[in-house]
Amino acid sequence: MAEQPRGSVTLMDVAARAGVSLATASRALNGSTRKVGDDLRERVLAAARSLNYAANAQAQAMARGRTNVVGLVVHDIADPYFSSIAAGVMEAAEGQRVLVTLGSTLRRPEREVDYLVALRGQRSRAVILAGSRMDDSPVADALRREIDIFENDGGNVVAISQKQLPVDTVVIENRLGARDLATSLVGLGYRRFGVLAGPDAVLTARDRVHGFREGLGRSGIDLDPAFVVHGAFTRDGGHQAMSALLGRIGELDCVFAVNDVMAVGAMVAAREHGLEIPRDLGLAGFDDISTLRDVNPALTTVRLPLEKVGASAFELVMSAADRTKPRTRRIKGEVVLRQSTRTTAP
Amino acid sequence: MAEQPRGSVTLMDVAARAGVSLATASRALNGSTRKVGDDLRERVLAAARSLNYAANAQAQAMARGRTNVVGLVVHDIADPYFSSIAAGVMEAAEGQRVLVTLGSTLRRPEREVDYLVALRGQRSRAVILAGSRMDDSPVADALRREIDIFENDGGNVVAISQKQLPVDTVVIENRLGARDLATSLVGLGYRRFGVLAGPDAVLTARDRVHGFREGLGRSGIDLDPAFVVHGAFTRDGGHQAMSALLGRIGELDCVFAVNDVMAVGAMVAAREHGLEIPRDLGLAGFDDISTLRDVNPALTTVRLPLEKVGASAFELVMSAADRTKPRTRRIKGEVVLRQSTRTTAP
DNA sequence: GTCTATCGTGGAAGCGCATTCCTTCGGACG
DNA sequence: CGTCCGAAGGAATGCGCTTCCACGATAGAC
Repeated sequence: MAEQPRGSVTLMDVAARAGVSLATASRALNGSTRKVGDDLRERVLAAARSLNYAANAQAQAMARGRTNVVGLVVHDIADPYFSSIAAGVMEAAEGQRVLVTLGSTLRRPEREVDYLVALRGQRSRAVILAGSRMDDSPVADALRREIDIFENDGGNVVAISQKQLPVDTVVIENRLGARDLATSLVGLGYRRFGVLAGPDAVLTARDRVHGFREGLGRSGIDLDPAFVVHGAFTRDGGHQAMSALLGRIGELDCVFAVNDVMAVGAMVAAREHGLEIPRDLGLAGFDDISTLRDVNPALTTVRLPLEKVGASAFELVMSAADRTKPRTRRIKGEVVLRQSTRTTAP
Repeated sequence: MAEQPRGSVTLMDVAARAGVSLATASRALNGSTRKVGDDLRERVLAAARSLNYAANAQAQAMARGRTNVVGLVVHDIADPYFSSIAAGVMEAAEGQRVLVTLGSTLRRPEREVDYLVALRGQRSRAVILAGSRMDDSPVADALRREIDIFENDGGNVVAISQKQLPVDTVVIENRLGARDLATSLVGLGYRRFGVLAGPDAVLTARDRVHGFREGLGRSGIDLDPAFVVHGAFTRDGGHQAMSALLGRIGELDCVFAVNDVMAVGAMVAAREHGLEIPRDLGLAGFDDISTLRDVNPALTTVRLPLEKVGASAFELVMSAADRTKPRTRRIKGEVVLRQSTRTTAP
């Protein structure tokens, strides 16, 4: 039966056991342009199996000059937004003989550059950069520079939701989604809006605010800047931003939080303040995070097919890129009206 | 300034530019036992910088005979349980010059074996296996066998929450936690319990049911098997299981779902059925998933420090293992009483 | 019958690096 | 002033694999 050699089994061991040359063993195991006689191939495969041979991927990478590693860099893998994207990437990678290396920057943009360097060291064939870029210039410049180098080394780079990078991009239509949401909310009869915006430096957050304002504008409604409160892109950020708004809540009939996580924080803050949603106030989020679908009242939001975003990014990154003109894949959100907004005009 | 060479820069390029030998360049960049004169070192570092040199990790791995890759295999990265663990791992890995390769098995145990083989091919120095083992024998045997081979190759393996594997393990005290929860619930005055159990093959689920039954037993309460309903370990599984129980819900005053996700599904099912929680029925979960903390009413549950679980696993896997006797790190949960159970006896 | 394609196989080079073994040089000591 | 020793630099080897090239054999063309 299978033996248990100490240390790794090499191709030489397999070749020796099969009584063939290194070249033949290699060809038999990995198939190549050259054919190998059936008998020899069988012998090699049998030898490999009985020795539990697993080709040294490092050595293969060296010899071939390319790897089967793809990097995925997210802000925070614990955030359902990113973990959903990651799931999409993993699913798309399935069966492609590709290994995904994960980077989690904990929202520190400079870590992104570090990961890019590390992945270049790994000679990753591609990298997916998920997460909205902060427009912090020095870091952004460093990132752009490192992306350049990475691409020069022959790697593909795909960004998710950040049009300002000169690479293939999966664009999430934040602006459009927010605009549609605004239109829908106005359609429900809401008129006086507050917005819980994320950090101003996060482009995704900014786009959603812009889109929302645009949508309102089309209906002839002005968004009073005094009712736009910034906060962290998190549950607690939403809670705090909502709390800040609570003093003048009487002047509002609906609040839009730029993502679901913030919306949930806001919902709690509202409840703590004795407000009942949607009776006293409408509330809407963005993303349609599945884990959050069962909060009560259910959140009106914009559904984003995040797994599809991840899958698209993966496909993009695995297909040959034409550096001269970055490709773009647009992914739209869809307004989902639920109980956190009333269903008819009052 | 920095130039942009086409293709990868090699150590030879750096050495040439610095006017030193390969050996010196290597020693200057990676520091070794041998010293390098200050002037030469400076020259080498400058050359590396100006060429944007990033050492080829594959080549280093070959030459050194070891890599800095660690594998993390989870059931489903989109599941907050696993993404929290992953976050813990990533955080612990931070600054350790280690790259984490992610595997997501989509709950197909045989994929776990595949990942293990792939990671062995990468010569990963270690692998973390997160997720409860199904006790599906043929697959379990294959896994055990592959783990053996992996360890024979010199890799460390750490399992999370599955005592039955002969490797270092981070044990989550599911049984104990469930027991404590049962005790607490009885303390609140509940007497007639139903359980939404997960798939019987998932050990984590099974342990929690056992523990819960034990806890009840200590209070002299019997858990009627008729009130233990099995379902998928998901939100929908919880919804279905709860629905199945609804027919005889009058005989119950509290339901324990073996994880939070199921509990949330159950909550929705109960609500749909016109039940108000906790007035008509108490409900408790397990895990204390942070994304789920704001459901209404807030879930009584057992808090698990999942990030710490991930971090512990990483520490374990990075420290030398003594194969003769697997180490164990136990992590306890803590009962958290919230609004989904009433606060006093009726 | 010889001469040229074709195919299966083996030999060997080389991927980029760490590291061992030599060589050289300078200084300290007798 | 000669010898010895340590320290610093360089040449060369090998990690495990792919692949180019060479070679012998077989088959087809003339």
